[in-house]
Amino acid sequence: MPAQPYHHGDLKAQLIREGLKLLNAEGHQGFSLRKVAQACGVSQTAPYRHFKNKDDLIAAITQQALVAFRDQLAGAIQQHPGDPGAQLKAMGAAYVRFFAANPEYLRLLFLSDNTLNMQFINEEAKKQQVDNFQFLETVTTAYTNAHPESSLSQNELLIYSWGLVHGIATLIVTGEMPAGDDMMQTVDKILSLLF
Amino acid sequence: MPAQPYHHGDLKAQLIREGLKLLNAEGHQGFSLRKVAQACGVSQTAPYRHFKNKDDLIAAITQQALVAFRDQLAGAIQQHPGDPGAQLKAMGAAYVRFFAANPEYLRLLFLSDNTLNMQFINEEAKKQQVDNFQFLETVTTAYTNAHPESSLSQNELLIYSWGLVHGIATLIVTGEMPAGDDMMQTVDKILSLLF
DNA sequence: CCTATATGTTTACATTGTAAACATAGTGTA
DNA sequence: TACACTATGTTTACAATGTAAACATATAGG
Repeated sequence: MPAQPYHHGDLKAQLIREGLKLLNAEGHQGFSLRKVAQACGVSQTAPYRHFKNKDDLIAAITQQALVAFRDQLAGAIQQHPGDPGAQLKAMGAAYVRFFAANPEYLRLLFLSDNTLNMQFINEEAKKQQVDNFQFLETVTTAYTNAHPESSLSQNELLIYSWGLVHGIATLIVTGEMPAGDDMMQTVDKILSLLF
Repeated sequence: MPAQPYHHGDLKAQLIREGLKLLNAEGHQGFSLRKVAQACGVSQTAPYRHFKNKDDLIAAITQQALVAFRDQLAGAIQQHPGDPGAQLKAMGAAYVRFFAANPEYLRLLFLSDNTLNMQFINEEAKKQQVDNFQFLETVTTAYTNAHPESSLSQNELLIYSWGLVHGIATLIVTGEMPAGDDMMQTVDKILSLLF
């Protein structure tokens, strides 16, 4: 089972790369299978040998985003073993920074008509999504156990912390909030006060 | 200048109504000018007498959403004159409830490729957007003045409160968080603890 | 009444998604 | 080695869509 197939060499991977490029360049509006194919130098229907349809290609790009995002969150958690407060803060900071640096990833993971694309997401990608959610569940549970005096339950804390960083990230990506260093420091400060 | 023009009677308004219906029914994917025209019982190109193009129609629908949203926020503020803490809380609750009840409105205002559609948004709609932001600025400023002991500046409070409710609303609309009464009570509780 | 203009239709064409038929190049097997 | 199978890519075709252009018509206002 060779990784580099016959004719083109590595069309499947290149389709994903060029597809992400095109999404970043032109957004969902300007995205088309034919443009991606042309960017790869193949015929218009060549992508159908590797993906069922357009949404299937987008789902593959989405999976790349999921992997990168999960690694980012996992890295933040590992930096503060045994300290759920620091983990929550680091996760939140990583969350905002990751999507501020990769706006198209946030669109892919959360903002697109992804109920449609998600149908084509494969099992491995679904697992990564579950991973991401369980990171948050684990850390908020640990935090709640370590802070029995808190007025928020574990579930409330989860909604609170996720909502906060997700909202800021989304508002940055959609241009409602600025994205610079000042914003990142503000995020750090807010998270420091909370956890 | 009659409100009900010649042939059809009221095509422009009906296009907007049917357009919103179609967006709710099929999302951005399934939305097409021709379907909207058909739903109104007119020819495929009739919409071009009232809108420059597809994005222009979507912008008109977006404006409806902006008006409804602004009214919602204004209502929340008016219920608690002179009490910026209660105003912030009421605004936050209204924010989440409004978009939970009208998911397509959140997509229109914040999630779509709206950098494109916004180009067609008319001046009045832009003013409504500015209104919405100024509501938040005014209330957070009043709150900061009333609570000089707060560790957050006005700008930090704005980011904090907006981010929080926007994130929760977005996660509800995209299906990452449930939407029921329990969630609304959790939102109320979190906001009560904060302001 | 009559003409200008607002409104609607018909026709046409480019772009896109995608199915079907065809072509070809590696792979494994007799 | 020769041959057939299958993975990969191309050509062709068609339906849906956005939208421009030419045409038709109904209403308003002089």
